[in-house]
Amino acid sequence: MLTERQRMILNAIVDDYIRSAEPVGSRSISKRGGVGFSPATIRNEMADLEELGFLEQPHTSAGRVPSTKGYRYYVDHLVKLGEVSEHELERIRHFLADKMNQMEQVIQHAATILSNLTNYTSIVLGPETFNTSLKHFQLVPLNENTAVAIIVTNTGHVENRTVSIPSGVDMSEIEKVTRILNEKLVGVPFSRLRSRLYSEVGQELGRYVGHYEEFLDILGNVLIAGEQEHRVFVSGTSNMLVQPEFKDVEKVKTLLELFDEQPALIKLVSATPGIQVKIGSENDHEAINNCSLITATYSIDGQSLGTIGILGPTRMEYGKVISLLDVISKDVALLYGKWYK
Amino acid sequence: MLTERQRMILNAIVDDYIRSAEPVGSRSISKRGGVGFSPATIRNEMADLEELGFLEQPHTSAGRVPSTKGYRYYVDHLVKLGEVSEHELERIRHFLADKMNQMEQVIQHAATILSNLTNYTSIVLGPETFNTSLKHFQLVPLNENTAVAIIVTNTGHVENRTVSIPSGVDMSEIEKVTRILNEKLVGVPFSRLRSRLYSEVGQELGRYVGHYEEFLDILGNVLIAGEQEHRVFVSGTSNMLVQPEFKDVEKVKTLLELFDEQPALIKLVSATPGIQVKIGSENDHEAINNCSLITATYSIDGQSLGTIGILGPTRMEYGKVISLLDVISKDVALLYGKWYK
DNA sequence: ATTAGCACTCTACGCTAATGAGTGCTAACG
DNA sequence: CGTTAGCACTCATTAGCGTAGAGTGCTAAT
Repeated sequence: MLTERQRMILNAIVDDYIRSAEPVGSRSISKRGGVGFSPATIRNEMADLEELGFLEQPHTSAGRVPSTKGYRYYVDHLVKLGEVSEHELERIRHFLADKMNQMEQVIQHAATILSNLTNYTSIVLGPETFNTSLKHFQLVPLNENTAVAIIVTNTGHVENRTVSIPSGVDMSEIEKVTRILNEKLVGVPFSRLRSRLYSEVGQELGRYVGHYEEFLDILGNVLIAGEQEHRVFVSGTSNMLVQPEFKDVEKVKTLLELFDEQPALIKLVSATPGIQVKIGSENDHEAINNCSLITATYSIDGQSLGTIGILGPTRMEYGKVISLLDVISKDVALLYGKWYK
Repeated sequence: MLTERQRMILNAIVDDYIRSAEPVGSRSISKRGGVGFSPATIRNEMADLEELGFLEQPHTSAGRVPSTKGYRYYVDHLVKLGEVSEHELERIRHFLADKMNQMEQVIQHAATILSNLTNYTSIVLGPETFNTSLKHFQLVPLNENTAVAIIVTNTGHVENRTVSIPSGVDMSEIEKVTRILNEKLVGVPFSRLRSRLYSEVGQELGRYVGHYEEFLDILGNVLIAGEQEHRVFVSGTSNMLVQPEFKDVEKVKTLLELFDEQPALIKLVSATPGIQVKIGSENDHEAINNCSLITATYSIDGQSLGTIGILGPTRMEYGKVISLLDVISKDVALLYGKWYK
C-alpha cells in the first residue's frame, strides 16, 4: 500500500514529532542522515501521505503531524522496539524485589517504577479474583453484633468486610459457620461459589445454626463482593504535565477527573490479553482522545490476573514503552508465580 | 489591637476576596450594605491594615488582598461558621450509610463526599493501628513455602502480608503457631506486641515447633508492619483546577507531585487532635504555600483514629469547610463506634 | 473625623507590523 | 519521468504601542 520511500518518510516524521512535539517540515526530514532527497521531493510525498490520511496539517503553512491512522501504521509496521538497558532492568528488579510482602504492594511498586522510567502516567489494575478460587474463609467477631469476614484466594489475595451478626448468634455458632464454610467451599472457584453456598452449604448450616437464612445472605454478599473487587492505582500523574500538549489547564482537568473515577478507569484498562495499543481517538473515553494507552496483562498459567497500562500523549515513545511493559508484566507475573507455586 | 471598624473592614475584604478571587478595592467595600463610610475612609483604614501586615497589594494600583496574617486573624476572630444545610446533611448520611462494609470504604467515601460538597481537594488518613490491639491472628498456607499472615485489630482493621514458610515446617505446625499466637497475643496493644512475642511466645513456640527462630523473625516483621500501616486517600484533585490560582500548569504540577508522594502527604495531615487550620506559609510543605489545609481528627473513646483534611487555596471558604469537617468527622467516628462497640 | 476631588500608577486589552517557518506550484534539469 | 531549485503565498507568533479602566494616595474642603 505504501512505497518504501513513503514508509521511510512517515517513520521519520513520527520519530521527529515524538521527539520535538512540533509539526515537522520537509526541510528537517531532508536534512536527516540517510535521506537522499530534497525538501521539494519530500513535500510531494508528504502531500500524498496527507491525502491518504496518515498525516495532518494544523494549518496551511505549518509542517505535518501524524494522524491517528499515521500512528497506527507506525505502531503496526514501523516502530523499532527499544532495548531495555541493563541499568533499567536492574532498577526494575531492585524495586520489585524490595520487601514485597503484600500483593497490592507489588502492583503499586510496578506502577511507580513504570511512571518513573517512562515519564508518563501509569494505571495498573490489581489482581482480579475472577477465575480464582477460595483458599480460606474466616469470621472474626469484634463484639456481640459485628464481625470481620475475611476471604483468602488461592492467589494469596485477601479481602475483608465488616458484617453484622444477627442477634442471638453466639460464639460457638460462628465457629461452626466458619468450619462448615471452609469444609464445603475451599477450592471452589469464585464463579461457582454463590450457587454452592445456597445449595450445599445452606442445608448443612441449617442443621447446626439458628438464623441461618440471615447468615446466608450476609455470607453471600461477602463472597460476591470478594469476587468483584478491583483495585486501580494511578501513578505519575504529574508526569503528564511536562508534556506540552497539557499546557492547557482545561485538558489537565478533564484528565484528572477521569483519574478520580475508578469505574471509568477500570473500564479503560480492563483486560484484553497481551499488549494492546490504543491510539488517540481509538480510545473510548473522550478525555484521552489525544492520548495513547498501552496496556499489558500479567498472568500466571495463562490465567490473566490484571493489567498494567501506560498513558501518554499520542506522541508517545511507543517502542520504548512497549518493550518496558513487556519486561515488567513478565516480571510481575514471575513474582506472583513464585508465591503461588 | 484592631478597632471595631478595622475588624469590620478586614472581614469584608476577606469575604469579598474569597468570593471573587480578585483584589478588592475601597469602592466595593463602601458600597456594601451596612457600611456607612466613603471609599476614601476605607482607603485610609486599608492603608493602616496593610501597614499592620493584614493586607497586601499585588501592585500599586490594585486593590488589597489578605495576607497570611490577615487570614489568620479572620479565622481566629471573625469567621462565622456556616450552617450545614439539611440537604447537605442528608447527602452525607446517605453517602456514608450506603453499603459500608469495609473500613477503608468509609474513609474513602468520606473523602469523596467532602470534595464534592466543598469543591476542594480532600486528603484523608485511614484508621491508624497505633494504640489499637490485636484481635485475631491467622496464618493461611497457600502452598509448601508461602502463607498469608492476617492480622485483625480490635477496631476491625485487617492487614495482610505474604510470608515464606521456612522449609521443613508442616501443616500441623502452622496450626500450632496460629493457636499459640492467638492464645498469647490477643488483646495485647500493638505497641507491646513485639516484646511480648520475643519474651513469652518465643519459649512456648520452641516447645512445639522446629525452626522457631526463623518463624519468630517473620512474625515479628509482620506485626511491626501491621502497626505502622497508613492509608492516604486523595479525592477531588480536579477541583483544585477550577480555582483561578491554579491556572498556571507549573503550580498544578508541584501539587500533583505532592499528591503522588504518600509519605509527604501523611506527614502533612498527620494527627493533631481537633480541628486545625494551617494557612498559606504556615504550611510546612512548599508546594502548598498558597493553600490552606484544614484538618480534623476522628476518634472513638478519645482515641484518635485518623485524619480528614481539606486542601484549598488560601482564599478558602473557611466557615463552611470547618463546620462541614466537624460534622463529617463526628459522623465517621460514630460509624466506627457502631461497629466497634 | 470624614469625604470629595484629582493626579498618578499600573494592568489588561486590542491593534498593527514585522518575522519566519513552511507550503504548493511551476519550470528547469539529468 | 522523477527530482529539484526558485518563488510567491499563507499563517501563527511576537513585539511594540496606545488606550481604557480600576484603584490608589494625597490634599483640601466639610
